[in-house]
Amino acid sequence: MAVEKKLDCVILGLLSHEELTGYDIKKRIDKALKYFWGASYGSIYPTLNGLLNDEMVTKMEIKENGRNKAIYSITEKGRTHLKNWLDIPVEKDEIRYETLLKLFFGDDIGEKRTLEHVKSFEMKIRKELPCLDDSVNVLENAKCASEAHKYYLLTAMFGVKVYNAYLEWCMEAEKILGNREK
Amino acid sequence: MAVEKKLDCVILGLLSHEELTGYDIKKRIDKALKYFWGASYGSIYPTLNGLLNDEMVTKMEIKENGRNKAIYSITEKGRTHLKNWLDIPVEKDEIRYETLLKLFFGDDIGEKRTLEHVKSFEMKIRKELPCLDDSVNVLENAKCASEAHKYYLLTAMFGVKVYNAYLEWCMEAEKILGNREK
DNA sequence: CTTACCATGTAAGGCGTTACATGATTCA
DNA sequence: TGAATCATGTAACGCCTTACATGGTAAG
Repeated sequence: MAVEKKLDCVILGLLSHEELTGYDIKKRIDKALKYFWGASYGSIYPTLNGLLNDEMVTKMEIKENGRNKAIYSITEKGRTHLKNWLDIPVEKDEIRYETLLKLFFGDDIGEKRTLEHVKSFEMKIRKELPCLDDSVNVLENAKCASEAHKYYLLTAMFGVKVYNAYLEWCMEAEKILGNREK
Repeated sequence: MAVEKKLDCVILGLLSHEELTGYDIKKRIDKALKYFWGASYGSIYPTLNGLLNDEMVTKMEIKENGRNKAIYSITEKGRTHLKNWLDIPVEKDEIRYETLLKLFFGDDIGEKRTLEHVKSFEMKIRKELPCLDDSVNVLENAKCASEAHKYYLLTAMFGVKVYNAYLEWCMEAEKILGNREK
């Protein structure tokens, strides 16, 4: 209880706006949070059970189109827990760039191979950037939006900013690594 | 063996340039890699034992100034392992920004508190940026440097680029969150 | 003399991933 | 009819952090 489990808070945060199934939660995370957070089913379902046990959420089992669903809702206790966590300072941001690790030791494989790592990083970013740009556009033009939109916009803007910085760095790195293509 | 344990490779990477104690390894990580990787003693020492067991490193116990030290060196097998890992494509970069999480759910605590989270993020970055700038300067001016310097420079440049993007974003976010200070 | 740093390690426990297992529905 | 998507979960296992435990040296 002392140290806050992050996934608890992510799920409570999502449930604070709408009722969701475990499956929906995964989708929300993969869509809106993917640029700074991730989670697998193997962690989501057990976490939901834990939250249910702690009475942070309630579970409603229904049958829809012949499919069994478990819809979760946040309780008052859950809202309190979420707010408490939101209120305390950030403990730690964690980044682990395997790409950078391979770059750091690049001397051991040479420029050519290192350049390929940079290129593949670049491609990944270029592929994801349009989605982020879209998010920003959608959120900026949603006039009638709820207050919460403002905060979604902030995180999307962060993604755009950082991804563009990545790309700028890629260009410089490729120059230094003697890229002769294009 | 199939999936490569990253810390194995980090340690082998560091040992590929110089002999080090576990304590030194921690220092190297905290200094040069801290912007994109971290490790604690609780993971370093057991990992070193594992590497010793797999004959990736050798251990030499000496007494220096009355202090017991264990100095590790990389073996040929270790070098091969490292190169193999460096050679394969990056599996996954992992980022987990707790700050962004708190931002995303900012609606639940309001603009003022959210703004404080952004400010504290900004401060942390501003405090670390000068070290990164220094690294870049030192590495750029090290004319007689080894080939490896080029790769260290690339990672330091990455840090500078990204940290500056963070700061730009902070400025925008603070404006949106109605910062009235200064 | 006491604080900081050097130096090594273990134990408990948390958190999370991957792979597996199952089964229904929708759409082409 | 087969692939994709909806939907829920478990089990094994890996990796890491924190806290604990210990003890020496250097510097003020």
